[in-house]
Amino acid sequence: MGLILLVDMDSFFASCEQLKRPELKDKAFVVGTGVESRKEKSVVQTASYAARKFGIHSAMPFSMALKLKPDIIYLPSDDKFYEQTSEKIVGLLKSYRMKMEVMSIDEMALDSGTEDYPSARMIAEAIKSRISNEIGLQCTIGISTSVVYAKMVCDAFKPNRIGIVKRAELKAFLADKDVIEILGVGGKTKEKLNKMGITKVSELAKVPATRLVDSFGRFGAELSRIAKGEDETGVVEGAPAISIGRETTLDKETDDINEVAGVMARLAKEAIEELGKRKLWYRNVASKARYTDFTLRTKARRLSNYTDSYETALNTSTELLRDLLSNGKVRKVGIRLSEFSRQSGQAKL
DNA sequence: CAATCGCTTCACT
DNA sequence: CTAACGAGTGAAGCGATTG
Repeated sequence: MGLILLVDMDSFFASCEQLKRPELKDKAFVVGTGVESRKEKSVVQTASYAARKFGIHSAMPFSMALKLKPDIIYLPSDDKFYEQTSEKIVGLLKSYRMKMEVMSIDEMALDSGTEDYPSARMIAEAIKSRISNEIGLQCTIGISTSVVYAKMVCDAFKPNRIGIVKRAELKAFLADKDVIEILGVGGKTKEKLNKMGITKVSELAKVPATRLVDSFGRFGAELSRIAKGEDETGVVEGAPAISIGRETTLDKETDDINEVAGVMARLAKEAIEELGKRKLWYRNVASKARYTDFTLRTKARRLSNYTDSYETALNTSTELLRDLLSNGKVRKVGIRLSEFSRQSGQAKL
């Protein structure tokens, strides 16, 4: 494994919108989930940099963004366009013929194949200028000895820069970081660590690995390695999907299966389309419901055979949802397909 | 008692 | 000042069940 380059697009969705509408440049706006008419019930997916100055950020309810900046511009998410743009970027990166992992719609990890820092920097500079010239977007590239560290370097250098942290500098780089900055550590894990008296990565490094394994299982061992600068997570090419799902919030809360039939049909159709793109068959269908009190429940069924049938997906998910609706009114419904087989028949996972 | 099932929790964006 | 605000996608974790 060579040095890892982690390419992360800067405020990707917002920047895509600026590509479509250059007049948005320097404007404070957000790209939110859901259509314009339902923006009060939506969440910020990406805030433009001008909007971030007001404290607006991803995952923030749009209602709160409005309080921070009453004249903030709202744009509904144009997923198709972001997807197309992402594919262009992936295509551009593929031309470098390095091992690549598409981590998400706006994030790709590359194995440079070289241990030489100046060489890695030159590659990163070339990539960065090509993305700028050919796509018209800015990105940040983090370079380090593993995917996890490259990601953390990328975050530290955002936006619009190339950051390098060499093996010898890793300890110092990690030491003063808060544990929340570790890839895979979210709010819950941070709280648990804090209760153990651990706030900084340097403190995490001093805790015996066995203690972390006791509290966090497999992830505990990984946490320990990361904290000590010993992580060696490499680029995994083309990791297969484990599940494909679609969900949406309803216009009106209901416990009537007939009122959500149309919505389920659309979700099932979209999920099956995605499945078809990846040439997969499924054997498990799950339905999901978020109730008015915000509790979440799912119900799943395994089929006797692999299939790519839309009707089976719709009929099964509707049946499962009917069950979920007997518990009360719901605000959101979803479908998820899993347990895949490549194309037809009996092939094992 | 390990594998599997059905479901919940967690981490991102 | 704390609680409330609250979309969508995906993987991992976990307790109960089972062969």
